[in-house]
Amino acid sequence: MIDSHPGPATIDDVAKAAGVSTATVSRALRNHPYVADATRAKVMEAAARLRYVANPNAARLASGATSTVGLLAPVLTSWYTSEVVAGVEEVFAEAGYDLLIGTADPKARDRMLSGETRFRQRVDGVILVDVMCREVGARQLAALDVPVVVLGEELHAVDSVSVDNVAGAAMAARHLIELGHRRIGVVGGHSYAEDEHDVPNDRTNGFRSALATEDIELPDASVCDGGFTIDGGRRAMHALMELPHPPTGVFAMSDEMGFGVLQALRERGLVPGRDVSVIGFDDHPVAEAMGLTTVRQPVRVIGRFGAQVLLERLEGIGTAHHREMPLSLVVRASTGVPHSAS
Amino acid sequence: MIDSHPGPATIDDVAKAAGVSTATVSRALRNHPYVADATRAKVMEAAARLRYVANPNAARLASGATSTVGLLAPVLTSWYTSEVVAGVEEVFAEAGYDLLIGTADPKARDRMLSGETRFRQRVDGVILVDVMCREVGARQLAALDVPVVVLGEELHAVDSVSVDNVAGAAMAARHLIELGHRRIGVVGGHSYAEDEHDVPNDRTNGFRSALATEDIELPDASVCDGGFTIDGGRRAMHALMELPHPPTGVFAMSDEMGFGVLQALRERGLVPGRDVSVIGFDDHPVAEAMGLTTVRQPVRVIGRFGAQVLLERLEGIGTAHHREMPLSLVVRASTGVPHSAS
DNA sequence: CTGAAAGCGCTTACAG
DNA sequence: CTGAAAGCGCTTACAG
Repeated sequence: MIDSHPGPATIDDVAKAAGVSTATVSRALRNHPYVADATRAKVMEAAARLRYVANPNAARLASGATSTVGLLAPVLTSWYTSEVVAGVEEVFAEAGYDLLIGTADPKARDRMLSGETRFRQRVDGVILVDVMCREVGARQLAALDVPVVVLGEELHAVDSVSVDNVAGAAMAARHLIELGHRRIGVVGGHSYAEDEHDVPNDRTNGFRSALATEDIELPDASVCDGGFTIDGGRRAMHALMELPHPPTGVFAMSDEMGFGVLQALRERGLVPGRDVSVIGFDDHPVAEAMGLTTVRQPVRVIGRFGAQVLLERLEGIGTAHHREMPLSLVVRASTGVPHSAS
Repeated sequence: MIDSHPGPATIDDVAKAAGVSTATVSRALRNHPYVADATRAKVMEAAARLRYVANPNAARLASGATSTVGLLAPVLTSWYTSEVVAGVEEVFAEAGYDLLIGTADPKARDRMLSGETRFRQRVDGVILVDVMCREVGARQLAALDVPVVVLGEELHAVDSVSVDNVAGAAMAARHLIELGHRRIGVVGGHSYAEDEHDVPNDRTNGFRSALATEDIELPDASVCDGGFTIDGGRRAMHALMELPHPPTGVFAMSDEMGFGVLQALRERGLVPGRDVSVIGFDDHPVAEAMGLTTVRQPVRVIGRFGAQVLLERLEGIGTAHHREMPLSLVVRASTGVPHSAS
């Protein structure tokens, strides 16, 4: 038992210590079948004693697998994204995969679609968060040599996980309608393309349709862009309040814009839920403290679920699929019966 | 120019295409000196044409470097941590390093200190965020075979980056004192050990000392644990308001606890800044929307700076050092002159 | 400035 | 069930 050479133990050290070949060590440690129980025990013991861990670079080079997955998102620091990433991380950490994270600026997105990404040769699979690919892009993704899962968009050429934004926005609309609101505004975001599916577009359309059911109009002037930021929401709300007939109820397409909306109300000396009702989207952890009514989406679960889908695909199970995660209404103090109706 | 074999191009393909040896390709592509300009140009051209990228696993195995750094933090999803991680990521992405992220639960922390971490053999360096190591732990870290940078704690055996929590809390105290507050409360967090440095302890002590300068007492009953969560802050604030002489000014040791404090005030029909003044710590993005006065710390910059320190150490520059990042007071609507004084 | 060759530490047919 | 040996795709002394 001479620990002759310096540095961490290698597979050769273990083989020598256990009196077997390196091939057997490799098999025993990775739970291959066809290793005698006694042999396996010897190997495990020696490995433990020498504190052996396989050098991942050598293992990956030899096997061709990277044991790494890549994740791309337009912005990594938003609450939404970090929550998704946390969910993805949980699953892959447990499965023994490393996670490589990158920002999906437009260039990175196009490189991804054409396979020229920096993930090339480095990952076994990819998760795309809110990177609008469209079915066209999805077909390009499907042609890559690694499986891809898209989060936040309904796609069919590759695996995808999303929520029903149309239905979620309709939930918000019905809540305001049921409280008695008729003059209604929206604080939204810029849409990629008016006639296609994306978050702002689906939420606007879902909201508008639900209002239409009750013969309530949503004039274009009552839809303001808040850029999905707090301050954007604040500005948009001020703009809405300057309309000749300001809304009594407002739907903010994200809680963060909703926080800005509440801020604007405070700046105007108005009380949310009494003077103006506000409903957000997400259920951001701060929404509860702000008393913001919202449409809750299970963000962490979306990340976890997406990771599981990719994991299955990495193991060669199943075929491309779309799955939908549930939304729910969370009523808090920021919505109430409008003045005119009370 | 026959692209004979399938799969991505290897260094051999490039060598053949450029009419040089693989050694030369390797040198040319990594900007080694002593490569003739003409040769380098040929190699670059061939590599570009074949869309060659070096297989990182092979490169790492051969060179012994991992080109990866590890980051460990107790909780990955807090705003503070994700902001630090974003800063670290920026720097290392640019420097061509991968970032491996892990949760520093107590076990992981001890494994890290003893070198038994899952980062072993996989990273060239480590960043620890808010993993209280103490000088004892720091000495263990210094003995590891990779450089370590600790964020959030002042240490001397290894590199560290932190803020002056004592001074920051004193800033908060002086602000309340100057407004005229005399009955003051604190919403804090559990301390690791009363007589050592850590965030809650330093902030409590700094706050208390600054009050003492003006002969203002801070009885233990006026310090409530909010566990650094929104809801904890809310509960703690309710408890403070049940005291026989409730405070007119409150210092919350984090903005998130501050949000809970504001929530509690709203639940009691009290107006922040008028009925009770509240000051937080961090400058969380929502703090502005909530009108929360706070002590700002440059979180993203802390991450970026810590990464740079590690980068220098990886290049063998400099010696262990502690650096302090600046704090500043941001006054908003949640603090004002107390009733009694107005 | 450049090349031939060894070696990094594993995995995996292949043969037994 | 086990071993000898080739090979994964690079990097890096060493020699020239």
